[in-house]
Amino acid sequence: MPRPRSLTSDQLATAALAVIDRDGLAGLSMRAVAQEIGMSTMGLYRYVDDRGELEQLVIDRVLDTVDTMPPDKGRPWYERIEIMVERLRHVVSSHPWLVPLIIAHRHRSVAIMRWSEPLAAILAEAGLDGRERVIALRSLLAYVVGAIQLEQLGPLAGAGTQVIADRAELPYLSETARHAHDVTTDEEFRGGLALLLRGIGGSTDAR
Amino acid sequence: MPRPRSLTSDQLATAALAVIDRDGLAGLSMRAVAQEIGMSTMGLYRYVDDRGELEQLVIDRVLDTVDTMPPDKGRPWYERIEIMVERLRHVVSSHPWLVPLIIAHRHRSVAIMRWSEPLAAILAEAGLDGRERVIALRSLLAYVVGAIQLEQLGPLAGAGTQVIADRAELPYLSETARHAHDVTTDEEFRGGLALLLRGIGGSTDAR
DNA sequence: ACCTGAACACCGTTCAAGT
DNA sequence: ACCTGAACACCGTTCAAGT
Repeated sequence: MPRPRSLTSDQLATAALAVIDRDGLAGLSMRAVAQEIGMSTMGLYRYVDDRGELEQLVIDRVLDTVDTMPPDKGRPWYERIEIMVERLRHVVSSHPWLVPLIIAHRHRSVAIMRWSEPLAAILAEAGLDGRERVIALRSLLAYVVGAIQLEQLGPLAGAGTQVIADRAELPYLSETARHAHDVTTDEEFRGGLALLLRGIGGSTDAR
Repeated sequence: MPRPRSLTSDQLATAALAVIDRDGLAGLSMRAVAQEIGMSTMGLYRYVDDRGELEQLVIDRVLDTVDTMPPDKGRPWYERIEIMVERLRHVVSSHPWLVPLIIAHRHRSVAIMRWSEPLAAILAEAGLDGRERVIALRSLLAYVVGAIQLEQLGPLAGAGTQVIADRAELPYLSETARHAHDVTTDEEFRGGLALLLRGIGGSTDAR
């Protein structure tokens, strides 16, 4: 007579997230998650094939909280894209320790697909044809993925910027670094996005 | 009487690269590198403080091969930026297994700073002021970092794109995915970069 | 079917010792 | 000063066994 499963995937993801919140990504291990749940380590393998699948559960659980509702159609297309992008950024930024996991498992995440759907729709509406839409969508994804990492791993306001500012043998770069304090994290992210959106808009008459 | 050091940092980096080329990034360990060199594992700790420092040696060794010579000033600024960006992409793409390491250690790499110097100079020449230059430079870096990862981890021509194309509940996204085969890897990368550069150009009169 | 515990083959790193 | 080997505190995962 089969015993009922004592766990759901969601409980597993919640336990893993609790471990990460307490001990950081480095603290995530099959043993730690098992202990968090109060089960033997090997018991986890009833629910996931391997550690990678556990990681996927965690990032899906987080990315599922991103609002995928299409923004109000009364707004211009580029504002609507900005809204969608900021929603993703907000969720990722509130779990900075997960950034490496999200990057690694992003392309297997259904949540990211659902988030991308309104983006594709908005780009179509803006007048981009199939080819242009592929390039615009991928470049937006590239920018978002890269910018979030820059923000988390090498922030403009961090120590690295000061190091660069002091490098006399790199005059242009260090001069630029000295202007970094004029730009907030938000201004940096939105400023770069605005540049990309302006470029995208230039290829349509919907600008 | 002190014995002379038997190793240079460069030999260490070369050995680590040999391990990675043979067994992948997962095969990289202090023990494996020590064996490659023919030294005890702990001997490595005469040369690096920890594994992270070994990784930094490897990525510096690779990124040092990027050509940082400023491109011919006769060309328009956006073409010169494209040349610089393609040089970095070419080097990184020829060591795809290193991509996660490069991402993680990028902000500590002197080679990346030297590569960024001509970029900052070109942007200044294009007429961008300090604030604009900060945002343009960071957005270029974000795009490059993100796009290289997309290219390596979730290529447009890969299986993931077909999965998306078959998702009927995401009509716009799957319709867009069906146009993916019209776009080569190079066209995708350069297309996105061109969009960003057009956006940057729009904020100057040098366009 | 669900869960456990021992065991295997690994890690990075500390520490005491050898030349 | 340079290098070694044993040991410590971890990993993910396989496998045989228990209920």
